[in-house]
Amino acid sequence: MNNGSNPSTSRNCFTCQSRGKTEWCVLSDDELELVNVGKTCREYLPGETIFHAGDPCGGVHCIESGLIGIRKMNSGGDEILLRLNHPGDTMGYRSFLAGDAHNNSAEALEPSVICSINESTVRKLLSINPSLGLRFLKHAAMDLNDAEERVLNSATLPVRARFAHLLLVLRCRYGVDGANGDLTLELPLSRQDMAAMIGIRPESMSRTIRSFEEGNIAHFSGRRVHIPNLDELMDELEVSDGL
Amino acid sequence: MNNGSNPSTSRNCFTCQSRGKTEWCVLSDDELELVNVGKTCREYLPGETIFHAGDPCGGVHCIESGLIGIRKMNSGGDEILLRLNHPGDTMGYRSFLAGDAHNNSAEALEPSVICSINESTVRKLLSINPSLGLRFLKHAAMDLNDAEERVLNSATLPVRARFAHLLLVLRCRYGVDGANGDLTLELPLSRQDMAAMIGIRPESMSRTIRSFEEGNIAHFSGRRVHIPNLDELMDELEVSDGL
DNA sequence: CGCCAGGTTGATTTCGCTCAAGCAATGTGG
DNA sequence: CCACATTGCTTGAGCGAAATCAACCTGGCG
Repeated sequence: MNNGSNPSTSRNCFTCQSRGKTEWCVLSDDELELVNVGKTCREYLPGETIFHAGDPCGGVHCIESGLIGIRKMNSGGDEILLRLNHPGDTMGYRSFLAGDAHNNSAEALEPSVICSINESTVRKLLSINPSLGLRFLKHAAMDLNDAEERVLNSATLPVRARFAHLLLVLRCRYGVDGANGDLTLELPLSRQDMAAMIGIRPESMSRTIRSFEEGNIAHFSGRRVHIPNLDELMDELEVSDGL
Repeated sequence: MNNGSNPSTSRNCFTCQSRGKTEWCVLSDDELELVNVGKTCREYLPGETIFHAGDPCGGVHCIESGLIGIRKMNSGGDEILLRLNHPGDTMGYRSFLAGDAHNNSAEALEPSVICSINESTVRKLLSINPSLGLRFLKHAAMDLNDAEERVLNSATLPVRARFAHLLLVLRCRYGVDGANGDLTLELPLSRQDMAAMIGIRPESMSRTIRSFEEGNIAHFSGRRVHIPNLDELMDELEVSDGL
């Protein structure tokens, strides 16, 4: 279980490649040194859990590298994938600030290095550098936008549109635009996880993929996707409504 | 259109009955005076719009009294009701902080008095009193929790469970618990708006209500609801799954 | 009075789920 | 190295919940 662990000393915030992208970039050198000594780091293999829903929230977690999926489960055991978190993202700040236990669980989807910053360090930083709080506020505002968008989409859009939407979101980070309006992307997710992202069953995911193949909208081979005409994918976004 | 407007001078933050419940309660008297002079107030009648999605966001809006519905529409014209906002709630802070136009629209559901605080005043306050930002952060964190919960629920729960959930949420503010585990509530929403809250069509709302009537779970007459046995309503929350 | 918006009801359709089976790739233990 | 389980994915058949389409009813209001 602990085979992936790594001594904390091997990671340094000052040389962290993700530093520029984090909320922590507003910190002075002195403040960053606080983070540096107050953190512990660990590597997680795909499938390993960083925290579970219900776990006490003893600080925040910063992703140095890898890919993390944030999952949420209801009382019936159904699970969805709320979002993906990438290097530079800080996880668990919301539960931390609310003083709650974790509401969601976080699982490594790729080999990942996570730095955990303990509670007292974060509290101290928030009090001495107010702009850190504002950065988190901005981040929360963006997450909230996303979440509201998804409430709307999952309530009003059919599966095809939601899937097209997902592909277009993944495009930003995992897509390579071709010369003639085509697009290639290398999915970071399994089929089941894509299904969990748009709130459907794996079987429905399969069928939707097949339907996209048959409509010549996208071609899937393993985790590689080729979209011959981006416009046609865009057409799937809106439910055709004769207005 | 302007028949509900009221001179700004008639409203005073220091005597505002909602003051204790707002994010602004962390302000000193001097700071509150800034709000007092930097705000304009107006009364809105039911159906009137405070702001539309896409409108430039020139500050934040604080509810002194009444009830506001936050709506979001997709490109196909389908609309959902994201949440209700009550006296003391501040609206539009998210778009304000992100520097975006409004993402959602806000509509009065009851006669309401809204105080609008202009951009420069809010910026000044955020810079001189960091705890104001933290209050907003906490609020955003709670909204985010709600939104994520709703993503999960609308993806995994059937309509009956979502409606039961809605009734239980409304219970906090509009319900009166009876002596024998029963409950009476006075809905603040029309049927259509309840439908919009759980992302279904009005027809489905009607049928769900009738089904609750037939199952003796709740009795509806106009906007008054009587729930004879709260436990039976609770049973609807979870999808019965033989685990 | 006639109009209209909100609400209810019925008939029908459709989309996505459930249940079940099968298949390919991978791993494991004898 | 083979026999066997496991896991992720796909496919098919049938079902059921909610949407759609259409009609109608009600109360409020010009």
